[in-house]
Amino acid sequence: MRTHASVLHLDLDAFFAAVEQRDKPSLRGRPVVVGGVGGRGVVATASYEARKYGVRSAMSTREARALCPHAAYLTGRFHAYRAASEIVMGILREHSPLVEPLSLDEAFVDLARADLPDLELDTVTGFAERLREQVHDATGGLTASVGLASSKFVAKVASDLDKPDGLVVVPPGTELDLLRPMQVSVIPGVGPATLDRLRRTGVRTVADLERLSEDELVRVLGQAHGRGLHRLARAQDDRAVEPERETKSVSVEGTYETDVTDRDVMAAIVVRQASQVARRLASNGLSGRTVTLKVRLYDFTTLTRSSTLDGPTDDPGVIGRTARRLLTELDPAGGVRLLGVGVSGLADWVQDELFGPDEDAEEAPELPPDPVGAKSPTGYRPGMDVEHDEMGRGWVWGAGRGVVTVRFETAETPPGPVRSYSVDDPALRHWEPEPGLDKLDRPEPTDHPEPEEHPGD
DNA sequence: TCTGGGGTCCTAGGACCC
DNA sequence: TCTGGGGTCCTAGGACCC
Repeated sequence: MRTHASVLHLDLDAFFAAVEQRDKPSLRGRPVVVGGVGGRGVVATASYEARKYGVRSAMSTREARALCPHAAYLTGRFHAYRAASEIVMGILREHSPLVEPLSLDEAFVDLARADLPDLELDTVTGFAERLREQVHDATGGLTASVGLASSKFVAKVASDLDKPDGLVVVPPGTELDLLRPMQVSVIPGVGPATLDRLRRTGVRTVADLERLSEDELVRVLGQAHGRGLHRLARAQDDRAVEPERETKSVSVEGTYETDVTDRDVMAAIVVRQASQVARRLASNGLSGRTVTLKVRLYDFTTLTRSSTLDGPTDDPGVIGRTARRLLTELDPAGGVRLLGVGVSGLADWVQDELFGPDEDAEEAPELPPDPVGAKSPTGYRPGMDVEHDEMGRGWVWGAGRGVVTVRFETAETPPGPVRSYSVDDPALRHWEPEPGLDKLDRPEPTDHPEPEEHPGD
C-alpha cells in the first residue's frame, strides 16, 4: 500500500461520441450513439445527451433506437479516436515514464515517478487539474475525468465518481470509508456472474464483502478471484503501474447480419480473417503457435477449436489452412452468426529468421475477397466521410436502398444542410482522414466502396 | 431481428514426464 | 496390484473489461 495518493487514473468522457461531436459541430448538444449500426450492432459509446434517454454501452443498437430514435447513429472512425488517444497518452508520458494505457480512452499514471516536488495532496491535486486542462486544450475540447488515490483500484473507482469532467482525490487512510457503502459491482472484476453468486451469499455492498473470510470467498469464486476480492474488499492493492504489457494474442472476428449457412462461404470468411490476422502479426513483428477458430451458432452458443503448431508462424496460408481444418471439426448446422480466427502463443520472432533476415521482404499479400460484403448493395455507413464538389465536407447520415443521405458541415451554418444522393453518384466517393491530417487536406479518394446493405435512418 | 470486437485471465481435465 | 505426486503443455469454455 502506498502512503500517498500517487496513482492517477484518467478516463476520457464518452470518448468516441465526444470525438464525433468535436469534429461535427451539428452534433454538439445532441444525442450521439457510436457503435454498430446494423441489425446486430451494439452501442460502443453514447453521448451524455443520449444517456439521458437510457442509452448505455453494450446495449443493442435496436434497443437504443427504441429509447432515443432521434439520436445520430454513427459507426466508429477509429483513425480519429486513435489520433486523439495518442495525443492524450503523449501528454501523460511527458509527465511520468510510468503510464499504463488500458484502452484508447483510459490510463493509469504513477506520480511517484512524475516531475513533482512531493506527493502531498495539494501537490497532486493541482497537478491533476493542470493535466485535465492540458488534455482539454490539446485535443480540441475533450474532457477527462480523473481519480487520484493510493492504489489502482481506488483511483479507478474515484475517476468514476464525478463524471464527466470531474476530479476526485481519495486521501490515504480514507479508502475504506469511501468503499464500504458502495455496491460490490464497483469492484473491477465483479461482473454479472460474480454479482449473482455474491448476492446469493447475502453480499450487496463492499462492507458485506469485507465480512466474508478468504476461505469462504475462495469456495464461492475460486482461488484467484476469491483471494483477489478478499484483498480488494479491504482496499489492499499494491499492483504496480506497468508501462509495457506484451501482446498475448491477435484475433479478427465478425458477426454477420444474417446467419451464414453455406460451408463454402464460412471457409472463405475464415481464410480472409486468417489473412487479416497474419497481416497484423507481421506488421507487429509477431508470430504465434496456436491457431484458434471461434464460431457462434445461431442460438448464441459459442464454440472454439484450437490447434498448436510445431513452431510459430505469421503465414496467412498456414493460419488459413489450420483454421479451415478446425472448421471441419465443427457442425455448424443451423447457421452461424459469428466466425473468428485468432493466434496466440506469441513469439517476437518468426521461424524463417533462423535462416537469416529476409532480404526482399514481400509486400503484404492481397486479402482474399469478402464473401459477405460482396453480395450487398451499398458500402456507405452512417458516420462515414464523403466527398462532394460544391457542398464541402459531409458525412453519411443514413444509407440504404440505393440512396445515401449526407449532412454537410459549413463553418458558418452548423448544422449544415442535408442532401440525398444515389449510391453511384461520383460525389459520394468516401474518404477517411489520416491521423493528424486536417480534414480539409483531403487524401486521394479511395475506390468506390464495396457494397453493403443498410437500413436508412 | 435481443446480445460487437478486441483483448486478458482463470479453471479444469487429460496427456505426458520424472 | 491396487492406482503416488508434482509439473508442464494443450484444449475448451467462461467471466470480465473497455
